[in-house]
Amino acid sequence: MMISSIAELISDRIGAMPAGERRAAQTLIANYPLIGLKTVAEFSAAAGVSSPTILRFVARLGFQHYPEFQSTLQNELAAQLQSPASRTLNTPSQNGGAVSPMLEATLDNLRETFRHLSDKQLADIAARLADRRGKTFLIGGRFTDPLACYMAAHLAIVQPNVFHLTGQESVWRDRLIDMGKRDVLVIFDIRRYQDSLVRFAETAHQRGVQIVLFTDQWLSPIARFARHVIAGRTAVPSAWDSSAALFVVAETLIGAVTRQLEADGAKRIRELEGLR
Amino acid sequence: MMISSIAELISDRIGAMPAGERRAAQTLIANYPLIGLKTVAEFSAAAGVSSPTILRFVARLGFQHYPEFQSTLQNELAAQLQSPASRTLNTPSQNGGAVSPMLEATLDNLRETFRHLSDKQLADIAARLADRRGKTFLIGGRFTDPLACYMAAHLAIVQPNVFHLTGQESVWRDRLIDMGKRDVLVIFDIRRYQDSLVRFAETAHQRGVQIVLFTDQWLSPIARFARHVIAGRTAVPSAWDSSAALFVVAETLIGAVTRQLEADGAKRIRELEGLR
DNA sequence: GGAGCGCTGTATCGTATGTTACGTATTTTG
DNA sequence: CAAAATACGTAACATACGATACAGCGCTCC
Repeated sequence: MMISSIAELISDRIGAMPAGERRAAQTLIANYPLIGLKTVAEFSAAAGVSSPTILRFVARLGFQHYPEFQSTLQNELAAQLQSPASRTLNTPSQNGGAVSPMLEATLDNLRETFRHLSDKQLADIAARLADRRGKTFLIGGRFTDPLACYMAAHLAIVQPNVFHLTGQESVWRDRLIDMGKRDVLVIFDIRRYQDSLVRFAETAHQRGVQIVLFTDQWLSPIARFARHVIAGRTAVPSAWDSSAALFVVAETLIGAVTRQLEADGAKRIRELEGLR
Repeated sequence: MMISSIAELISDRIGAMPAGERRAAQTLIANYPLIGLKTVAEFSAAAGVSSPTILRFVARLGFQHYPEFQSTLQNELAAQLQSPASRTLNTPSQNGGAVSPMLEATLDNLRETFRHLSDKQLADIAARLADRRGKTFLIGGRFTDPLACYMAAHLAIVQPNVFHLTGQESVWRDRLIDMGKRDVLVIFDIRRYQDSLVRFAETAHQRGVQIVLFTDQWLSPIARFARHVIAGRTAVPSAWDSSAALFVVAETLIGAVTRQLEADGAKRIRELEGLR
């Protein structure tokens, strides 16, 4: 039999437990898994047994230390929380059609990403991007540079001084000389994080440039220098990570910035139309 | 304002935090709430700051001790776990403002787009793209070229002869000479449809090139030449159209192609790793 | 350019926590 | 029914964890 969760492990062995440990097991199952994350003292009090009984209980489950037991519980929780997809797999009845698992994962990623993103954060970033006293630079990594490109293409229409840094490293590295405190640098960087980008971000940060970072949930090292960090979920059933969540956040920001610059932007757009 | 979760509390105050504490906040949000349940040492290591910074961070959130902060997180988790419904109910309250419509619209667009897209269609296109007897060309319009670039970056890794047509029109127009019956041309074109792309597609079609078209629900005129048409929903409450649906379809195809070329692709990827 | 303030990390400290030894109670077995 | 074995709790112990004092540093504002 495949034991995948501590709960299963318990129900598997609860029959072979002495009375005290069984009470521990039952209280853990009843408030699974929260009691297990608290201290031994609290756990024992909730179960109405002594602390050593709790320790003997986790030892019987095969753990060396109590912290080890707690870590396992936490990882279990992490798996549940971070990939809501697993829940939909557990309850396969919701939408009968054989829809693409890729789509399902992406929808979850989007919801999760935005759940961790407040309106205020987005508004702050949009305000920063719409601030026309400084310049805006955008750059991305190997797979994410198209996102930078996409965002730049839109932003450049509603305001001046938007630059997509592309091409050879030596080229965009030298653009650092144009960057100062009033400027914003938008960086896209997901695993595997690129050294060149990190170095670039560090230097820019030292020059006082405000960095807006689009990254994955494991946070690029650039987060250390960033003024604003957007952490998107990237996990999908594929050999590649998905940048869809970051893409949608980018579109959302594009929309917000455009709205803020509406008055001036409309004028610009009319001028642009005239140029064709 | 009603603060009901620590996540809200953080996003409310993150703007007024010094750099180190902000990094703590960002890592907590990115792996919410699991990092917060671990020890101060682990939390600080994950955030790349020192332990006192973590303690100052939780103090700023209004907690007296670190354990008090952890208890609050645990209770939050308990509430979520015991009634999964509350989880979805929390969602609108957390970002019920101006952002949600954008996300909601995008989610709808994704569902609608895939609803009109059969597994078989996707499989057919993937098979066509994975066919290595011919070359694959990708090109996009003004705002969609980044999508072509994104797709090309991935496809070029798992197979040879993938070319992203970019730069000046005269440059890629001349590449027509390399295209024949066994080749595939992937075109991204949404409103306002670009004449240059339409002409390009027509000529390619006359040369017998297989065209895969990514367009919006109103169908670019290129559709009449295309072997496969993917019509994505693009309507969002913004001044711009959304390419998110097309982006996700592209990612799905990338995944499918990769899976088909798994055997050879793995070898290629190993070779590529060796080149670094 | 200098003085003051605020932020951050290092090192130290006290304590809460997990752990263990041992004695008592309870059950099991011949 | 007696004797042994197992189970359980009390109490002492050691560790590791959170908390704090302090010094260095960068930043801002005169």
